[in-house]
Amino acid sequence: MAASQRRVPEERRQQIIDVAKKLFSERGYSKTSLEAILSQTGGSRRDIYDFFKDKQGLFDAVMHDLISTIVTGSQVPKETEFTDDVQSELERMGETFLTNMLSPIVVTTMRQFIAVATERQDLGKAAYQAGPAVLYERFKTYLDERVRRGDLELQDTGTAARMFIEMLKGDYQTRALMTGDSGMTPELRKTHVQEIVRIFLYGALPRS
Amino acid sequence: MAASQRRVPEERRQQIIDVAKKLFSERGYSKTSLEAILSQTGGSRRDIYDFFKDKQGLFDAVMHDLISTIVTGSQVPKETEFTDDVQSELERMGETFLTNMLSPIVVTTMRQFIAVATERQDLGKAAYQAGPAVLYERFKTYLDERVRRGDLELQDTGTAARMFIEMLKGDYQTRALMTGDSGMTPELRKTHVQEIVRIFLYGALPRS
DNA sequence: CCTATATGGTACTGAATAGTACCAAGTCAA
DNA sequence: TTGACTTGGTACTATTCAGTACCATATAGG
Repeated sequence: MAASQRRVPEERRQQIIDVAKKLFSERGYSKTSLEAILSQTGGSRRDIYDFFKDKQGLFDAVMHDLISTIVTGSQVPKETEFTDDVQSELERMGETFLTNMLSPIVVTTMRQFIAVATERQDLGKAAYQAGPAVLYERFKTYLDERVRRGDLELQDTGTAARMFIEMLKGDYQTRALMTGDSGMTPELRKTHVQEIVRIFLYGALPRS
Repeated sequence: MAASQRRVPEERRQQIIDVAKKLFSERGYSKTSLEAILSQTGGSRRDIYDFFKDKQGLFDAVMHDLISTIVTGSQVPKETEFTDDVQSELERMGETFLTNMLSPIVVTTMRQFIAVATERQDLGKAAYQAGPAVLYERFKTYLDERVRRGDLELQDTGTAARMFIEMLKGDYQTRALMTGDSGMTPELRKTHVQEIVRIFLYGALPRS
């Protein structure tokens, strides 16, 4: 009764999403024609309309796919080793954070959400919840544990987490978003992170 | 010989730019037809083509107009009173910074530049130079003077200026850009700024 | 009043493209 | 093999809109 599928629909669907994702981010929504997408996926125009209803629906699917990508590959180290060397730990996490935040994929993704934020606040909100909000929360959890262990003294770990991350970003993210070049280099990143950690600890370490 | 102008061309030009600026920011470039612009300015299509060559030229003119707006109304207090109360001074400046950075006009403008950054890095670079870069520089100058007077001890005023401003922004700007709502309230702003200034000074004040 | 110039307004054209219809070819079950 | 269904591919339609041409009107100078 149920017609057997000649192809796995999920594969096809995902392939369209992947190509569309690439083209939307390169050229923008309006400048990406369905022709352009189909020329890379092969297949018929009807695939798009069957799967996504219309172009707007495809766009939605792409954006939601991006959101789940953010969540899945989530830029935040979930586990840390809790060594005795808090400073090195923070530096390592800081480098990871910063590298991820300035990576082309993250920058491009953020740009997309910001670009459509006026018209689609729902997408922006979902992306913020899946991205930055998770980042803050995870780091806060880490700080909470450190405080519990007595390695750090912080009155408000939530605020401290945000400060640390914001200082870490510095203006590099803004530059990346606006100019396409964060101006970051591996060497610069290393010294920058060290400086931030120093400042952060200088205020956060228990006076001894 | 020189034909007298029935209207001042500059006025007309600026009027078109203003209307286009509004519509571009509301609907985006592609979704704004020249019809829509002309229906608000009156006059002929030819005005646009005479002044700006084509739609792309109009867009460029709008973006450059935005850049000079940023510079002119520049969000940074140029003069400060240099009272004895550094803390209050920083708090006042901080509130001004933050209010401006989260104002609809600034958020919308940043969005526009970020949205086109992929294709028009030149615009993004110019906007960054006219906006954030100036902000950092002005605040650095202020800190330099404070250090010279011995009110603050800072090894690197440039870094300190960026940190202060970044901490000030917190994630409010990101939220504003992505979700359209920074979540900021006057009360929250006041306590937030106070907290930031406290942290900043706690690390920057000379030990006495 | 009359001519030249500038400008408001409109009509037209050509190109791009979203969305639909349809056909042809391939695949699976019986 | 056959028939039902699926899918690749193309042709077509309708709409939007940038860019151009043109007409009509108004103003200034003589």
